[in-house]
Amino acid sequence: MVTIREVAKESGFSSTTVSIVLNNAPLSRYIPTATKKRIERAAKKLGYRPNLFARSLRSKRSHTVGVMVFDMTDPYCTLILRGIENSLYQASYLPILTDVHNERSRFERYLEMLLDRRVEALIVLANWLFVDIDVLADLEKSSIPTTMIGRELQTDSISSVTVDNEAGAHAALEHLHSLGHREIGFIRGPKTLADSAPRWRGIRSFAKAAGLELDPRLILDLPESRDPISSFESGYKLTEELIKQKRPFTALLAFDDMTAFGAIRALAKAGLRVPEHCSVIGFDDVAASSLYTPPLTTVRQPMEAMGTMAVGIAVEGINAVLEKRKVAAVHRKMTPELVVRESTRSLL
Amino acid sequence: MVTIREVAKESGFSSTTVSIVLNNAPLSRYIPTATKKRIERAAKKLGYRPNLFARSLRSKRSHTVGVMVFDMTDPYCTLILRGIENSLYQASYLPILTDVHNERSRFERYLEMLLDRRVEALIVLANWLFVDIDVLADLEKSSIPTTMIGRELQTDSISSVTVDNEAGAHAALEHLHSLGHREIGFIRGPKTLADSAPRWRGIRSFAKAAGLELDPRLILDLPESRDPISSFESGYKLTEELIKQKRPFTALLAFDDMTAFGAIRALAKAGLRVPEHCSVIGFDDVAASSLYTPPLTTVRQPMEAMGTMAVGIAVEGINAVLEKRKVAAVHRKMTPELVVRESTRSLL
DNA sequence: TCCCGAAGTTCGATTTAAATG
DNA sequence: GCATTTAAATCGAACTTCGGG
Repeated sequence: MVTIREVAKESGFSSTTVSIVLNNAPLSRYIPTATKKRIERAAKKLGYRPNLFARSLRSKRSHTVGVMVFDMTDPYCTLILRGIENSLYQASYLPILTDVHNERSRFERYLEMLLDRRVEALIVLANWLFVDIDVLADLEKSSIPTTMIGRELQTDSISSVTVDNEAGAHAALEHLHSLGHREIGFIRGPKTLADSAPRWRGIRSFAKAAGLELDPRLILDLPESRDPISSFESGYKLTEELIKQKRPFTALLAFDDMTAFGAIRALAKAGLRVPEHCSVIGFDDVAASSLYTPPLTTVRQPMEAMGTMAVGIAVEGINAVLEKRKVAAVHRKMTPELVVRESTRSLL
Repeated sequence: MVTIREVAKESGFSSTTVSIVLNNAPLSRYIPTATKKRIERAAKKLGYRPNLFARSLRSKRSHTVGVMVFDMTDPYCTLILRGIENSLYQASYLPILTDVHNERSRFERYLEMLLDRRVEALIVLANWLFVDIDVLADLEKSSIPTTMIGRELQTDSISSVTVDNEAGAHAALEHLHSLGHREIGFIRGPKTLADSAPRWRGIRSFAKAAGLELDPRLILDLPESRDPISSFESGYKLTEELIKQKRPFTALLAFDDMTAFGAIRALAKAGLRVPEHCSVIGFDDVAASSLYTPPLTTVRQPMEAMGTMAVGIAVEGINAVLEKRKVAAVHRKMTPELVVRESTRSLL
């Protein structure tokens, strides 16, 4: 590897001057163009690339951001990761990606590894995460800018990016209602999952405003589970139960897309076609939703934008610590969007 | 941040001794247990964590592996990435994840960034990559152990992990044939995609062996495109054409799962149910396949295992350069597995 | 005082060579 | 020579200080 000293020798200047020129440091104002040219030529000729270890040792900067995902195989992650990657690229940071597998020990080990590497910020993709106050505590004392995607929090040391679950669920029910559906089944999220409550609030608020009765016998809850695919299986089972009950319903509002897929499968098994016999709506707009047969009507989380937003907050946080500014945590709630496809139909 | 010198002061020994003890270096054999104890206690008391920049500067090691994906949103990636992440974790390496977006300039920039950071190995996930000999050249001259997943290559400086496409396609057709299907539609991969040819070979070889005639009018090709989702759309369109032709077929062998999803949609649109009116088989076993309605019969690539395998090769490569051994590139071809679900049915 | 450039120190850990009893 | 410990050199870049014109 060629060092700055070799460039110095080759160009005939000292390594100081080389450093100043190549970094375009403030002092380089004074250095004549001829000198700069010679140095740059020498650097290029030798194929000089600064040693980032040395640079980081001195500058205490890693130009790296730690990304922690709770479960990569959750389809919800993909687009968010894409958004993160893309924005980080633009800002010239590189991501170290870690997948916590929903395990606390793994979380701790990874957090330690990332901190040891002096990542300049942390972005945590808390998908399908069940309340765990300790994790937050660990994060808070890490003392680097941290942004959490997917969980609303009240801390003011950790920023967050979430969807407006309430508005989304509200819109979903409104859609079904506007199509003429009155007897609607609901599969709610697991009680301990952070998203569950606000979504249900959105549903109740619309129902109340529209004077719609919610039949408690048509309301089922997803069981708690650490595995995102389980919401597919549970969606399947709960829908089977719903059908067995023989209480008529013309539409089903599922907690998320995976649940909706499970529901559609159960419906199909029972000889019920979607949307002819029953409309189904999901939440998230996972990649598979538009590919499904029928294409799934759902409430889209602006996932790529959420990733981008998280990076924006992270970079702002990094700049703040560089300039020794204090910044308060930011809490952004993104607006979801109803995507009408073919799994819902009008009764009118 | 607490440094080794502070630990030295606290424990009453020199930083040399502290370093030796904490790293369990060879010389630590001579150091009495009492000394070790005191040093370890001091380190723990102060919460000492070695500065990895300094350590890397000396040791020239980063304990980091660069992972380059050509398109993260391709569902094919997810499980492979999971396999990579998991194995890297076990080996105490951290991945830097980059997504090249199928753009050559982005590839080059990222490669440079990774090399600057002295990643100790490179794993390239060449999904949906169209031949580009220059990329290979760039990789070859990088002089760090490189493993490519998803592309068979003949180079002996770059290792590779691929599926046995030929065997997989062979098995797919065999499955259809064993179910009694004789009039079969085929949607082949784009001509320029590396996987296309071997899969077709597998099909022809089975057809020949079984004495099955392939009707050229039922054989269509996916157009070239940089976008993996396009295979869904093309699958849809080509299947429409197939249907319009009015040549009867009882089964459809799609290039991959995405194509199969598109085909199923087109079939449904035309009022043809899967598998009642037409069986469909895919390739890959993407996450969505088991969730689909109907669940898709397909040929599974052992994706997680492929990720694991790639990391194994990478780590072996790293160890080789550490010990100044020469290792030849390794080329592993993994065996795919037929997964029979409900999108195919027997005619017998 | 302004411009240009160099010598020397620093970042924090590892390692070599060497000094003790 | 052996067990035990350490001073000093090193890794490569960046910054502080200083000197000459």
